[in-house]
Amino acid sequence: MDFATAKNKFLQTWGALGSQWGINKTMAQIHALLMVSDEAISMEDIMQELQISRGNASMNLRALMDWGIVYKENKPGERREFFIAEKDLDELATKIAKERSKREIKPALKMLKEVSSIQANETPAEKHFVEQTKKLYDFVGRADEMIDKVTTYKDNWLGKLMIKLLK
Amino acid sequence: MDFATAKNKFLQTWGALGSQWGINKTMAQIHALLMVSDEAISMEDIMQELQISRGNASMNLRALMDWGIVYKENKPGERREFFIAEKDLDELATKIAKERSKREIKPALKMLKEVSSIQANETPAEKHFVEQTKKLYDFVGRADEMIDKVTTYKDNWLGKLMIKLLK
DNA sequence: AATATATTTCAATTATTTTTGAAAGTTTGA
DNA sequence: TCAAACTTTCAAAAATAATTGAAATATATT
Repeated sequence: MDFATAKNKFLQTWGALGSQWGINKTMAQIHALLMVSDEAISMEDIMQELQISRGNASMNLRALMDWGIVYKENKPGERREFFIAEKDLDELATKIAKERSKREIKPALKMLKEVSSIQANETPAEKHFVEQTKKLYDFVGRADEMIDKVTTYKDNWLGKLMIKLLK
Repeated sequence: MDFATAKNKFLQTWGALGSQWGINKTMAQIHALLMVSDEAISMEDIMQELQISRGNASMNLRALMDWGIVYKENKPGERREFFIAEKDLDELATKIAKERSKREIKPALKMLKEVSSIQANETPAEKHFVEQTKKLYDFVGRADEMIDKVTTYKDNWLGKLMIKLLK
């Protein structure tokens, strides 16, 4: 397999994988492209390489920067902007985990707390509902705490965690 | 908040959450409904409660059974089928993790192995591509191993893991 | 200040995914 | 074997999400 084919395969597969996890294809692909690029890339080049429109590129680059996993880089003497990706994978995973926690898990916890706090009268259906949503609240809460714990380790938390698990 | 409102809020929020993680709304909602139900439910009742069509209910119930997190239950003397959800949350998380590993992570690893194995000639771009995809392969591989390790613990792995992390 | 270059915004379009509903299929029991 | 009860399938429709492209906005240069 040659370089062009391999790169293309990587970009395609990563885009599809993103979709399966609720991340839009282009966003995943731009990130993937920046990840495997040895230098900062201009918007023009991103559009070119992924065959996407200016608007699409602009919007998804903003989204990636909002996630904190892509940065602007200004080249001296260059008018236009260049982009680079966070390339440290521990850092990347940490940021994604934190954002997903903030955007999705925290609100879910809030809801679970609310609905599990209803005044349950005696019907078995209501009792079971409260019981289950409480359990869910505990479980999700613990999972979220774990994310927090693990991602404040900073350096190579995944490796360190693996070692702990082996003991 | 009364029971009906709480239940509805739970079903709605859970459905939306599912979407954000690449699981279709109805599938997430059916699962949520079964999770908080104290008894097995018929397809008719699911359609009724979630206001969905027969086809939709049938297809998503099959998908949930394929994931191994919903089962059929036959009531004696009843012609139609009833459904129940896996209610143990450790078991649920384990099954979801295993399925996602099998369906998504393993294929991604296969691709990463392929594309990182190209004969890299001397251009910095190619060298960097190989380097990054190799790192990605290692990282994803370790994450996948961790999932495997953690989910074979069986009982209350999340709690046990939390304890380990605190030490 | 005027012009050129670059980026963002967003209504309209296009693509994708989900849902419907009716026909076909299956199972049970009379 | 027939018919009633129930489930699955799948082409068409609807809903949702992503993308385009051109006008508006912003920024730098002369």
